[in-house]
Formats: sequence, structure tokens, C-alpha cells
Amino acid sequence: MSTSSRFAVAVHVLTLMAWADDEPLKSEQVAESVNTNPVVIRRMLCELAEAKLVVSQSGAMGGSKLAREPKEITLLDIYQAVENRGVFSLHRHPPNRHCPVGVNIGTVLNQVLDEVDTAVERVLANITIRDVVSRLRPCVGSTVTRRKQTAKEQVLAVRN
Amino acid sequence: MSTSSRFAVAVHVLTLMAWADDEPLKSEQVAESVNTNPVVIRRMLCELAEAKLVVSQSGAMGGSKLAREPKEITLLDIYQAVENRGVFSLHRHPPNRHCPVGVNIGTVLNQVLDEVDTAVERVLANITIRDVVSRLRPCVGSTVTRRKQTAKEQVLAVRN
DNA sequence: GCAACTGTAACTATATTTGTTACAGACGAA
DNA sequence: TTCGTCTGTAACAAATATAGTTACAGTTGC
Repeated sequence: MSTSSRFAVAVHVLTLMAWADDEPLKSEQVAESVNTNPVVIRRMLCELAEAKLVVSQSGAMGGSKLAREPKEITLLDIYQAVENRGVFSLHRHPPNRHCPVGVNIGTVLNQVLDEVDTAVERVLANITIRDVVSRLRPCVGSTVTRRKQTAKEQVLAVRN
Repeated sequence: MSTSSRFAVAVHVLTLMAWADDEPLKSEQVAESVNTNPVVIRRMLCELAEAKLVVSQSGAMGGSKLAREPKEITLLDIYQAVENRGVFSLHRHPPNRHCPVGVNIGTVLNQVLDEVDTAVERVLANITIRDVVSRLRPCVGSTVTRRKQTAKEQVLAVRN
């Protein structure tokens, strides 16, 4: 199955931006939270920008932020932006066309895989980044010491 | 996503056996229909045998056949037998525990991924190998010349 | 005993994803 | 206008996963 963590990372990135509340985040800050290389993040941000989920600004004081409200971004949007293939794959090499099963199994499998993809998409379409953030908050109270500190400060204080 | 074709191949294999109707198939025959190496098939057959979906017999005149009726084998059974991971993966390296988002995003993502997996499983649980075979038959009439020939003969005639 | 199979180990090959270095170009501020 | 700070992107290395191959021990029917 998904051997890639692209979807998980993308959700993480957009969640950070929702948390940071319109303050542009630098790729290095994001990378530090995700625990990867800034270039990996920038690559992903390009895809997310193409899908119009984030906007980025070059140059000093630049960074990236959400292109629209967290409640207007679904996990399906993210999924479609960063994950090109469906959930399953067909045979690497096409089956034997001289076998009555081999010649048609692809058609049937595609029907099944479509049903699966549709089911996945239905789930993802019903979850927004706002939902993710709100599911996140309950955990935060118990793990992070609470003082007068904005969410943005918390995100930016990653290296402490 | 699933970069692997294991599920597709496994469905193909069990469909062949349902088609062959209790006649044991040799790994080489199956490999020829799937268009791969017999050892790849034997490896998969071992997993399917562990999951009690097929039974194999060593030695001359050996081979593998379904362990139970096609209508009693769901695609979910197959999925669980050959595909160990869920649909999506989390981060390769765990996120930064000092970030309020990073420390808890895993929990939220796991909830989401569970919802997705559940949706996938619900779809697969409702499709049996018998369904696959019956979806296959309509195609066969139009692509394979019909004469007095049993399904088993057709499968075995792969190399013609 | 022999020929025909499976089960399995040990590789190699291939593909995909992730991580890294390097640098051109955008941009704000002094 | 120059400088330091960012993004965008190319080019490549490393890590991982999947698929394919060869080889052979062990089973089984004849």
C-alpha cells in the first residue's frame, strides 16, 4: 500500500499553517516540525501551491500560508494534490491475453479499485483542516505547559 | 499509495482457481496467466495458504486450489492475507516532539487513517471471488471463441 | 527410483521515495 | 544598490520496497 508518507506530511504541513493563523511559515520552520529537510517541504509546498491550497512568497520575510480558510480545505483536496495514484495498483506487467481470466481480470479489478478509491475519497472529503486542528487541541493542553502564549508563538518556538 | 500489485495479483490467482473449479493448478500455469515468475506465485501462495484461502500439495500431480467455496472468499480476506500495511503511511521519521502540532499530529492522523482503512475494508468485504468470476464471464463470451470447452480446459490452454 | 511439484533461501534488478547539496532568482530593508 | 533572507528547482545520493531469478532440498505419485 501507500509506501509513501506524502499525504501524512502534507496534512501536517497544512495543519501547522492553520495553527500559525495566517502568519507565513518558512520552509525551515516547517521542516523542523515535520523532522525532515527544508527542500522536501518546499517541493511539497510547490505542489500544494499548484493546487491552490497554499500561497508562498519569495525573498526576505517570505514564507507560506494557507490560501483559504482551514474549514474550506478538505483532506481530499490534500490527497489529490500530493498523491497521484489510486489506493491499489494493477499488475506490473499486463497479464496473459491468451488466458480467459488474464485478458479480462484487469477490467474487473479496475471496477473494484474504483469502488475503493471512491470510498476513500468520501471519507477524506468529510474532514477539513479545521477538524484536524480541533482534534489536535485537546491533546495539547495535557502535553504542553500552558502560559500566555499564542499558537503562533508555539509553532515558532519549535527549537526550544 | 499502494505501489505494490500484490493485491491485484492475489485476486487474479484466486480467480484462476475458482475458474479452474477444484482442479489443482501448478505455480507455472498460474505464473503464465499472471505473466510473472513461478516463484513469485509460490511465495504468494504460501501467504494465501497461511490465511487458509488455498491449499497446496507438493510432489508430482500437485498444485494449489481454493480452500473453500469462491462465494466464501471475500476480497477483504485476500487483502488482509497479502497486504500488511494500511492504505497510507505516517511520517518516515517521527515529527518533532517539541512542536505542539508535531507531538500530536500522529494521533490525529492515525484516527483518520483508521477511518480510511475501515471504509476500504467495508467495500472489500462485500465482494467475493464468486462475484469477480461472474463479472468476468460476460467479457469472455465476446473475446474468446466459444466451443465445447470446459473452463478448466481454457485455463490450462494458456499457451495456445 | 524417478520425474514432477512445492517451499524457501539468497541474490539481483528495478522502481519509488526521501534526503542532500548547490545555486539562481525574488524581495525587503538599510 | 547592495546585502541578507527566502523560495524554486535541478541534480544527484541514499534508503526502501517490490519484483524477478537461480538454485536446491524435500514431497509425492507412478
